[in-house]
Amino acid sequence: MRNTTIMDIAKKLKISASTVSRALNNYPDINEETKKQVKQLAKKLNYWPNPIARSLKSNKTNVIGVIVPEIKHDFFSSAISGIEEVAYHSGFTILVCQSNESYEREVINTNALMHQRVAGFIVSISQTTTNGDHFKALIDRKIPLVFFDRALNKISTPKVVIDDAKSSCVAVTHLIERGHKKIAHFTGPSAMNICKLRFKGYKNALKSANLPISEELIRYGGLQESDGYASMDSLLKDNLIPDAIFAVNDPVAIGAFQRIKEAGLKIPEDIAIVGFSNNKITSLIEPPMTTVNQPSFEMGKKAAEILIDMIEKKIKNNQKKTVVFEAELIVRKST
Amino acid sequence: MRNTTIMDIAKKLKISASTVSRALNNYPDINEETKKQVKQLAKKLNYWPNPIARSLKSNKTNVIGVIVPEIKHDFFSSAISGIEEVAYHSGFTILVCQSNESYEREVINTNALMHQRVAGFIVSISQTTTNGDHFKALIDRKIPLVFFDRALNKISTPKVVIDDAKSSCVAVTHLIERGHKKIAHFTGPSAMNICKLRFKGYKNALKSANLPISEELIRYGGLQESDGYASMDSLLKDNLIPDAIFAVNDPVAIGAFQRIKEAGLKIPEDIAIVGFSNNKITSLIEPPMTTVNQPSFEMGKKAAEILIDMIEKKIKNNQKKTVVFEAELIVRKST
DNA sequence: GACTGATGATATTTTCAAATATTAAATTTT
DNA sequence: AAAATTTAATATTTGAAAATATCATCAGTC
Repeated sequence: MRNTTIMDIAKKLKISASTVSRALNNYPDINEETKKQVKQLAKKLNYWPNPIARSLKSNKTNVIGVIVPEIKHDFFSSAISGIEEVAYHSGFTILVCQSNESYEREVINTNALMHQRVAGFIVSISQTTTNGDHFKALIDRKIPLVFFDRALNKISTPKVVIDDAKSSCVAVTHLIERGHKKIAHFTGPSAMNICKLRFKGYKNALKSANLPISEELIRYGGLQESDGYASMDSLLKDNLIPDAIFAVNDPVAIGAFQRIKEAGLKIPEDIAIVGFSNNKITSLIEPPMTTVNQPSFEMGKKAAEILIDMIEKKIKNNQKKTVVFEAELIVRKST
Repeated sequence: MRNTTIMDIAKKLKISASTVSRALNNYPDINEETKKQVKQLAKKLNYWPNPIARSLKSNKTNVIGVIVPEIKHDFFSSAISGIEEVAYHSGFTILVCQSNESYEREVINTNALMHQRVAGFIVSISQTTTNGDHFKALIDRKIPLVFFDRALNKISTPKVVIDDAKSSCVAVTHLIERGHKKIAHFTGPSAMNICKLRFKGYKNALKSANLPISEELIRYGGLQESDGYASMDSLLKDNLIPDAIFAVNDPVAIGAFQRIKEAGLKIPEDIAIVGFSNNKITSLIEPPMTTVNQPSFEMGKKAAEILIDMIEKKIKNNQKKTVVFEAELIVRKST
């Protein structure tokens, strides 16, 4: 079964293809009667304009490119849900790629989507990305780009983030208020903005409370569960048992959590722990973990809204606003 | 910055566009020297064929359409991860839509992707889908379609599933072996194949053990956490406390789990519980829950492999094979 | 040596479907 | 009847690829 084209309608009505096109697009220079006939027949033949032909002419599509480190990660899949939700209601579809935390793959994906002429990009960068040339290329070509959560600071484009420094400071201050003094921090790649800012928040909280910042209580690693596990392990090996831990994100906190349990230490009695992101699991483990809630679904929605405004030129490209979402400390039993 | 086209290269080398095209596509009737020149210049100018123009001519794309009920659901996001992984390595990208468990939206998504000329579909149907006309339309148009997990039986196309009846039977038999006799079942929409089959497995296990199937211990609901919570609630209100529960999936089990805890009953001493899907949370709650592991990532990969084989005509369309994955009972402390 | 046929190399035209700019015809107004 | 207006046809554009056309050159034949 072939798809109906503008020509099929034209032939049947013995008029030209352009008249059909103009009738369907409600041009004022087409007779009302002709328009009616065209529209009727189009409906009857189940006509749908070929988006590919349209895209070839206009050099753009109704597709939004989304690149995230890992689709199956709680935070990202729920942000993608939010993006899809908004995109769907604006007539866009989403092309989703994962970088697998690899810079190279992120570049390849960016280029592939660019060549597919996606109307715009929503990106959360990989752990290993520091170079932003592939994003600069998009901006040079005036292709709208919005970062969410993990953004590249030097690229001047709208960003949807949370106030990492502030909410980290709130989280660590909460630990201090609970009476903890020897607070460790497990951070991620120092090139990543969110890591830098959460680290900064940690230091600010300690400073405000006149507590010393001791380098030996800070462990540098990645963003996965295994990294948290390893960091806790190294603290134990160094015989440095903190009375609280602030982890850069939930997976890292969960990893530390497991290692603490394995060591026979009690949470929160021996070591209190705070994560970051409010992954679903944090509320279901024993004890449920204190964490910072990032409204992932809403962040995805907001990023999509901004991008679509940019695509539809409702926002000037040079209006590089950053939307900061409120992150909320959720106090549970691990602190 | 405009994209380089075949014409740009042709003009610079003072040859025709078709020569460039044929040179790049390694046609035998082009002089080696010409080919070399063309390829060099193409590389220098960063030439990339416009996939939209290509698609217009060929009437197909390098895009795979994926429709799932909810992207953020553990099982689906991890299956999508698997699909993307395979697609990426075969040069495909994935367009992801969610039906939000709505039949209408599933139909709209199917049509939208069809009009976008996706090369094929990977679908897990919504809870409310019983009519399969939108899928028949795809098959009529010879567009490859693969179902995974939630399939529509009457549509004759490859399916990637697990043996729901068998693994449910194994799960319930496990409960019986633990000495439980009054085993309740929380099922989902009866029109859904997976629900029917899991229900069947439940009944088979009871029959084999000569246990009665009592209708009052069977609760009908949806597939969400709230449904499990409600089902458990209704059992309690009816004053029917089973000694074990087999839930159609993990969210439903988790919902029941919460209600049981709220009722002050102990797991597994008072009520044992088995879920289905091995969602990540099941291993992290207290007590960790016995469940059936569905290899979601692998199922996604397999579905993508089959689809790509169909797209590339390595499989005849009428070879409607069903791939049944082994699901494995994971015994934890809730039973 | 002129002619035929084959082959090699490249050019031209058409195709895909829609949108749009230009042109032309028909109709109405002055 | 000329000018203005309405309406719709024709031609072009988008980029790549395929079908077809052109034009040498060379081998072989009479």
